[in-house]
Amino acid sequence: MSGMTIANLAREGGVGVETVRFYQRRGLLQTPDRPQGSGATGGFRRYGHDDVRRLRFIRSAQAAGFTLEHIGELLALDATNDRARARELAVERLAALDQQIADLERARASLRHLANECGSGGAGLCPILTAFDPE
Amino acid sequence: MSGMTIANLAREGGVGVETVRFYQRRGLLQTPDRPQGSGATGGFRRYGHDDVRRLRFIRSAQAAGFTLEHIGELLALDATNDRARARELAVERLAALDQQIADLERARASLRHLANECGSGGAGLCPILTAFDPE
DNA sequence: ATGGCATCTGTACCATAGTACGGAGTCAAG
DNA sequence: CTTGACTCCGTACTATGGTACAGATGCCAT
Repeated sequence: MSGMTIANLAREGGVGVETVRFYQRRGLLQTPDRPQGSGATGGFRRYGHDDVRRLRFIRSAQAAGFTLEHIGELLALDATNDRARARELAVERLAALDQQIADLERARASLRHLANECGSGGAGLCPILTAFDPE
Repeated sequence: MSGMTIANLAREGGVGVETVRFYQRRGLLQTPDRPQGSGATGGFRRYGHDDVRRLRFIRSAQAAGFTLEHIGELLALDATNDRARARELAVERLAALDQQIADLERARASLRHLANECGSGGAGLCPILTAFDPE
């Protein structure tokens, strides 16, 4: 029998089986038909490399800060070839990403300062509450 | 009467009244006693600049990726002066932050690429599904 | 002294992204 | 041909960080 079981798919995508099912319920991954085998209700569903690609895309897009809703839209767009909308989503997220990176970098500077101040020595300051105050 | 009402505090902190109350329930902000005025149950609580500082700290620390739970710990530490633990939390978060910034920057590169490919022109590629694939 | 807004308390609900579980069915190795 | 692991399906529960009431009370201006 060709193709993987859901557990294989999950492993390839670095997620749990329940998460794959969750994505299926959300419409992010298709749910292939159960092959008609011996039993009354059908056998186990089989998945292919395409499903792995989609699953990996979902994980990467999440890392880029897309919500599952937007990811669903992107996956749909991939089929329809609506490049304008795809570009729009990408540019939108890009702006948010730049903002977020800037925020995190500011936070990082503050934290580095805090970690230094609170360094092992006993005497100096350790100004937690003002750690994020503008200098 | 000195001090602000909860609505003032919320405005100073850039959050809603309900959020302030939520932070109080979580123990992140104190809940001052109701002043004994005329009525049977007491008047309106009053807040000071210290509360504003704490509230702003909470928002900044959130932007730095701390959970409310860790923020609670930091606020507690500020009182006890346990610099070792404060430093530990800061350093931990710093590492996570560096990781996260790196992730976001990789995502940004991918998205910039995607936005370019899907640019207004009609002919080229617009490879959504492979946008995050390693080159 | 009364109308209108704000506050207080408690509880309920929301979105996002999963995670767990029970009970039935199926597959494959021994 | 049984046993054990895996699958399927539906539903329920979790964590995080809020947000929204309802009903009673309080404050202040007119």
